Amino acid sequence: MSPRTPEQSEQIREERQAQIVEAALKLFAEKGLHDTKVSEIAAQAGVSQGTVYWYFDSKEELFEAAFINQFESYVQPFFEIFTDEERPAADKLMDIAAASIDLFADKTELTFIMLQIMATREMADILTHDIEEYYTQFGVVLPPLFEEIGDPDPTATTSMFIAMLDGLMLQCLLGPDWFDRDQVLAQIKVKFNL
Amino acid sequence: MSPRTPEQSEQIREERQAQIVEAALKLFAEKGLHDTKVSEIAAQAGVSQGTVYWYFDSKEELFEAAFINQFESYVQPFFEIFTDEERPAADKLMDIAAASIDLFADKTELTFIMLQIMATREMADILTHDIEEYYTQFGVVLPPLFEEIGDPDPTATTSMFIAMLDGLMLQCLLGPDWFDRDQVLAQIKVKFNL
Amino acid sequence: MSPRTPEQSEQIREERQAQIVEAALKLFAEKGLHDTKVSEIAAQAGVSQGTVYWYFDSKEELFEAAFINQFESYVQPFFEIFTDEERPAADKLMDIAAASIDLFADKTELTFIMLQIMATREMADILTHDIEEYYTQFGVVLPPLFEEIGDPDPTATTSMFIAMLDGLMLQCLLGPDWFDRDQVLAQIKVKFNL
Amino acid sequence: MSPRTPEQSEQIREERQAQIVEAALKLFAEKGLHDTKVSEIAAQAGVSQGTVYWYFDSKEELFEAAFINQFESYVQPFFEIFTDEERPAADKLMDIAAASIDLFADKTELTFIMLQIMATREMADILTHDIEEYYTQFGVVLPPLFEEIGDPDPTATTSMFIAMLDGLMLQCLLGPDWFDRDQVLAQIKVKFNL
DNA sequence: CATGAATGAGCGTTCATTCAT
DNA sequence: TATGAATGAACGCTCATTCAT
Repeated sequence: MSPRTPEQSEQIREERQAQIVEAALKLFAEKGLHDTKVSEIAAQAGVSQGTVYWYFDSKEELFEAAFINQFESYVQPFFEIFTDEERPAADKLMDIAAASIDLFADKTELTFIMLQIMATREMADILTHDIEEYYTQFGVVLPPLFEEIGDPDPTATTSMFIAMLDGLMLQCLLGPDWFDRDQVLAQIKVKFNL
Repeated sequence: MSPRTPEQSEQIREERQAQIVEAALKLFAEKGLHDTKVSEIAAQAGVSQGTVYWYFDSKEELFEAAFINQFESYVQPFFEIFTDEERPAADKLMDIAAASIDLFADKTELTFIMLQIMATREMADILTHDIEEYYTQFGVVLPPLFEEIGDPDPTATTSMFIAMLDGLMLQCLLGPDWFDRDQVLAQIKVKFNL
Repeated sequence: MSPRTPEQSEQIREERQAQIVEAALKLFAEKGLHDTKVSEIAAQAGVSQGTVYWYFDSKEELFEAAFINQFESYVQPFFEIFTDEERPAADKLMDIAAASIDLFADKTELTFIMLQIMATREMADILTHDIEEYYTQFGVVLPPLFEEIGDPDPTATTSMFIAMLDGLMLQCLLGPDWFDRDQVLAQIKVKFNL
Repeated sequence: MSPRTPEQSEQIREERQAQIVEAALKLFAEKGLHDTKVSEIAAQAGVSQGTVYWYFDSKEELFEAAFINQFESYVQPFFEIFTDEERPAADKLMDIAAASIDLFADKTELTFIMLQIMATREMADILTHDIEEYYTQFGVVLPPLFEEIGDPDPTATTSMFIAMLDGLMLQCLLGPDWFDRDQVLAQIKVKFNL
C-alpha cells in the first residue's frame, strides 16, 4: 500500500511501453498502419485505450516509436561487422549477406513495416530518412570492401549486392520457402568472388 | 433525341473507366489505399464521386481493378522475352534484367502498389496470388536459361537474379539516383557470366 | 415509320403508367417506400429509370399515385353495397363483412401499403386523409344499419364492427391461415344478430 | 482519480442505454425506421452520434433493441390475466379487452412500431417472429375461455375477438376520438356474452 | 418518348482522441 | 496511473433526381 518508489514507477513505465510497442509492432506488420485500430493494439497489449495515449501522443507516434525502437537493434549487427578491423573483406561481405538473410527471416515484423514505409511516398519523412541513411551507410562502407577484393566496379557491384539482399528480403516475406539459404549463400560467394 | 447507340455507350464506359483507373493508380501509388479518398480520386479524374461508384462497387474493387488492369501490361514484356525461341540464353537474361530495371523506372506507380500489397499480409488474396504467380513463372523459366549457360547451381542463381532485380526496384523507388543503370547492367553481365 | 397518332400515344402512355404503377405497388408492398429503389421499380416494370421520371415527378408521387389509383377500386365494392336501396340492413352488413375479408385477401398489396401509411404518423397527409375519409364513411353509413336491426348502441357497435374487420385484415396479412373465413362469417352473423 | 467501480460503470451503461432507447422509440414511432436519422436520435437523447454507436452496433440493432425491450412489458399484463386461476372466464375476457384498449392508448409508440413491422414483409424476422408468437399465445389461451362460457364456436369467436381488439388499436392510432372506450367495452360485453 | 450515365446531397458508420472519474 | 465512456470530424457509399443524347 505504500506508494511506488521512483524506480518501480520507471520500471512499470518501461514494461507497459514495451508491451504496447510489441503489440503494435505485431498488428502493424500484419495489417498496416491504417487497418490497425488503437483499440486493437490496446486489447492485444492488455491495457485500455486510454493507457496507450498515456504513453504515446498519437497512433502515428506509436508507429514511429515502434519502428525506430526496433530499427536500431535491426541495424546493429551490420555495424558490428563493418567495424571489425581484423576480418578480411571477403569474409565481411559474406557475413553481411548471411546476417541480412537471417535478419529478414527473424525480424519479419519490422521488415514488413519497413516495406510499408517504403511503399507509400508520403509516409513520415523521419522514417524514410532513417531508412535512407541506412542504405547510405551501406553505400559508403561496401565499395571499399569490394575494391579490396579487386572488383572492377565496386560502386555498381555494391548496388547489385544490396539489391540482391533486399530482393531476398521480399522473397522471405512472400514465404519462407522461396529459396534455400545455404545454396544461395554459396552462389553469392561464387558470383561475387568472396 | 435518340438514345446513344450501344457502341457509343460502351465507348463512354471504357473512357470513363480508364480515366478513373488512371486517377486512382496515381493517388494510390502516392498515398496508399487508405490515405486516398474516393473524393480525391473523383476530383483527379474529373468526375463526381457518384460516377466512381457507377463504375466500381467499392474503393477496394477499384484498387483491385486498377492493379490487375495494369499488372498484365506490366508482365507482358517478360513473356515476350521468355517465348522468343531464337535468342541465346545469355542475351535473354540480359534482356530480362534490362526490361526489369526499365519497367520499374517507367511504371513506378504500379510498382508502388505492388509493394503495398506485398507489405501487408492481409491484403486481398487475389492480388497476392497474382504476384506469387508472377514470381513462380520466373522460377520456372529462368533456371533452364542459367543451365544453358553452364551455371553450376541454376536454382540458387535464379533466386539471386530475381532478388537482385527486385532489390533494384526498391532502389528505384527510393529515388532515381541510387544506381547507374548501365554500369549495373554491365556488372550483371560480368557476375552472372552473360 | 410514320409518327404515332395521338390515340396511340395516349394508349402507350397509359400502358407504361400502368406497368410502372403495378411494379411499384408490388415492391412498395413488399419492402416499403424507403427500401424500394426507383431503379428496382424501373427494372421490375421493364423500363429505364428515366422513364419512371417521365411519368412521375418523384418517387413519392409515384407512391401516392399507386395508392390512390388502387384505393378507388378498393373502396368501390363497399359503396355499391351502401347504395343498394333494396337490400335489408342485416344482409348489407353481412355483405360488407364478406367483401371486406375477401378484399383484404385479394388486394394484399394495397392493404400492406395502407398499413404502412397508417404506421407512420408523418406520412403524406393526403393519403392519411383519404384513409380517414374512408373510415368516416363507414362511421356514417353503418350506424343507421345497426339501428335498423334494433342494436341498442349503434355507434359503439359500429366501432366494434369496423375494428373487427380491420383486425381480420391484420390477420390476413400475417398469413392466410389465421382464421377460417366461413366460420368467422357465421359467428359474425350470430354475434351481431345479422 | 480512481477509475469508476464496475457498479458505477454498469449503472451509467444502463442509464445511457435507456436514454437512447427512449429517444429512438419516440422518433421511430413518429417517422419510421428510415426517416429517423441517427443524428436525430442522438440529439433527442442528448448524446453524440458516436455514443449511440458505443451502445448499439447499428441503427437497425437499435430498432430491434427498442422494440424487444418494450415488447415484454407490453405483453406482461396479458399473461398476468391469463394465469389468474381464480377469475371466471367472462371476467378474464373483459379484462383482456380492457387491458388491450388501454395498452394501445398508453404505449402508442410501441404500437406504431409493431404496426411498422407488420406492414413490411421483409422486416427483421426476429421481430415478426416475436409478434407471431404473441398472437399464437392468444389463439391458445382464448378458445378454452370462450368454451367455458358456452360459446358455440370458440375458435372463430377467438379470431373475431382478437381481430376486434387489433382493429381498435388501429382506431386508437388514427386518433383518440374514434370510439368511446366504455361504450365499446359495454357492447363487447353484450355481443360476446361476457 | 426513352435511355442510362452522371450528379451530389445526405446518411450511417468508424475510430483516433479526449477527459471525467 | 489507468480506465473506458464520450466525442465528433471524416469518410465510404447510396440513391433520388437530372439531362445529354
